[in-house]
Amino acid sequence: MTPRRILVTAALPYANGPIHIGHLVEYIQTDIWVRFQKLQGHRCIFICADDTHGTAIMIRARQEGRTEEEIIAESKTAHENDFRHFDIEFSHYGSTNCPENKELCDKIWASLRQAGLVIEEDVSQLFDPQAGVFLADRFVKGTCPNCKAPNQYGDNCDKCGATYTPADLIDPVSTLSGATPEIRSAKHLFVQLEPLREFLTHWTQTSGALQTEVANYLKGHFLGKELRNWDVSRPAPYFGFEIPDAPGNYWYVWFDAPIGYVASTAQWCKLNNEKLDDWWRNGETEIHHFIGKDITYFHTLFWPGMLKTAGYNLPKQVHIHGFLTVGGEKMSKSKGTFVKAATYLNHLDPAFLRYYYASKLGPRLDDLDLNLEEFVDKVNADLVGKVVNLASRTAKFAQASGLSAQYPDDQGLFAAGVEAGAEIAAAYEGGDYAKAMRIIMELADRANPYVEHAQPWVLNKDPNNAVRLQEVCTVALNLFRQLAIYLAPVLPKLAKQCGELLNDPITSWNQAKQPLLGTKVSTFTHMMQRVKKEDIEKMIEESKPAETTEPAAATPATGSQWNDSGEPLQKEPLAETCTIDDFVKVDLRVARIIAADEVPEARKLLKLTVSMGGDAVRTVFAGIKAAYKPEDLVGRLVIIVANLQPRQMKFGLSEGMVAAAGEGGAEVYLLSPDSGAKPGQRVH
RNA sequence: GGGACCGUAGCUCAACGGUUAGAGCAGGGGACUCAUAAUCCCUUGGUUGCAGGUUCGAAUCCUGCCGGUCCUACCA
Repeated sequence: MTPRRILVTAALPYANGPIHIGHLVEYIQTDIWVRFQKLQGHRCIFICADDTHGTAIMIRARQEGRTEEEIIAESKTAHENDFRHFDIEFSHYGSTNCPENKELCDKIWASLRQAGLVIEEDVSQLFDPQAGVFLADRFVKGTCPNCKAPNQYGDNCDKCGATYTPADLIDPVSTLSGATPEIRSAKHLFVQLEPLREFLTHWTQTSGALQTEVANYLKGHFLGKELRNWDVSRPAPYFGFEIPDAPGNYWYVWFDAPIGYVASTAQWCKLNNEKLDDWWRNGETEIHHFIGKDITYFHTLFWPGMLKTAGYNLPKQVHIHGFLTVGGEKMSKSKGTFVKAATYLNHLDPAFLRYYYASKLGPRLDDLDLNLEEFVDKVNADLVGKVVNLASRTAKFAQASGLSAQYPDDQGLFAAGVEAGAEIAAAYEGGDYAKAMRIIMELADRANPYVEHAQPWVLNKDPNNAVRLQEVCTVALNLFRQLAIYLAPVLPKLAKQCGELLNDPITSWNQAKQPLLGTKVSTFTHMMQRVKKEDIEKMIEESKPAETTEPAAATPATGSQWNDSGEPLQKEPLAETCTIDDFVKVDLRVARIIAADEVPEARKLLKLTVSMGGDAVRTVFAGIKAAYKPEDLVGRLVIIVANLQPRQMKFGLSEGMVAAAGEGGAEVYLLSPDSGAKPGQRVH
């Protein structure tokens, strides 16, 4: 077999936040694939970097009174630490904010220019005169032009789902300064994709680089109509690279981020005396990108378009995975399921997460669910109970004798393991780790009964059985070693421990084909600790935001005692000052929910019938379906905006609005008056 | 509304159109005491979502329905 030359990337994590267990799905998945390729004897490098540019970093730097460089340096260190602790082993971990990246951006840009793909257009954008910056959609809030819901972001309304541009917002407010933004027109540079349609259609549909569902998705949603031009520039100020032939303009972060793959490779090349062109401009090299489904279109349309135009290798494959859910739900900070890598490490062995993810990952882009009970069962039963147990129960009997010089009869167990090797390898190669784990555990399930029937502990009692005892242990330990080799991409530590135990390091997949003979056996020490349910609970507890824990009843309230996070206010700054006259325009009333019904066709809505006393009964649709069950609502008092203009909705007329706090989705908290309030009373 | 995928034991998942639909975990019974309350043996558990169709033969292929997930659009 000729060794392949493979360059693998995982998506570049943004330098504005910590690594969490959702990110880790991707990095673990990718690391497993890379380790597998290396074990196969292929030349395989794993390239990644921090993604550093963009508005968010710039804003944060301002808020914290630091430079962007300080923030991204800090972030890079933290990310690299997290990855290292999870045994994610990059060949090189760079940063998009490096000279190599700037240089490559220049070159690729020049190619795009030369191909005539770059055009200029004026774009009207909201500008914050106080902060002196153009505002990305998420930094503008205002009233939805469609449904009049207040406090909506600049791109779409999470009350009504309408999409619009920030300029459409009524009474827009900059979330940076609170100032009223003004519309300013600025020149933007666009890359035309339409001229690349034929190439992109061909590449996405026939190259085999994409999962079929992805190819279908692109065909249906993008390639079926005219491809829109891609806005790749942002006017100053912007943290990024200035565009050489358009001073005062910077490349949009998504332009230079994927180029960071190449730049980081360039850095690796310098450190390792390699040529960049061997890796990015050589048909022999396979490029594999691992990404999440949220960034599909950057990697399957823009990126190949850029590579093609600039004369670089196209990806051989883009491996796209789904999102992580925990217990079947989106990760949630308040539920403590938004677990940071560093928090996980305080409580659990990273090997467990690697194995658990491996056991759930398939080649599709389905979401992956982390079920905490299943996590405990799987890790304890499979890894500790089956695999490690093989060594744990036999190693000490073989310490004196070492392994036999000849491999004894084992009823074909080792040979069966050899045979399964090809199928396991194919599963790893195809990204079907779940299948690989299944086959490996089937092998493990056959190994323990062998030990049981051979009864080494009985043999050990009579010195006359020494030879037989050595044989039994030789079989058991070789079966263990075979499993450790097959699991090595997932559990590199276990492979290392196995190598130490049997005094022969695991370096190649092919080692699984021949039994290890005649080596010494070291003293056995535990290779993994069982997971305790309490560890998980503690981890979840630590992941919950420090907030209103039940105050001790007797202690007087002081401002600092509750330790409430400043995050909600930061996320949604105060609106502009309003006068008492403004306020009295809004008629808030106490109302009783007298009926609550599902609206089957609606995803978010419940239909509430509320009474303000007497005959004053209203129908109100409220986007609280994910947070409340209808039966729990009937009878309770709420606060409604009673004089809101009625709104015709698909499901009926909504005659008001129920007041609630929270981020939306399942995080919605209805307001209630204290007891004593009566339906119909106004809130002053 | 459009699209993709899925529905198999309590749970997680297997099963080239071909014996009696199988594993692991969980449950029940027993055994062992080398091993981290680990392990081994036996065992309960299924109208393969429902209804049709194609076929000598369907979990598998086709159609419809029901239910779920994701994407996309719309609606407040």
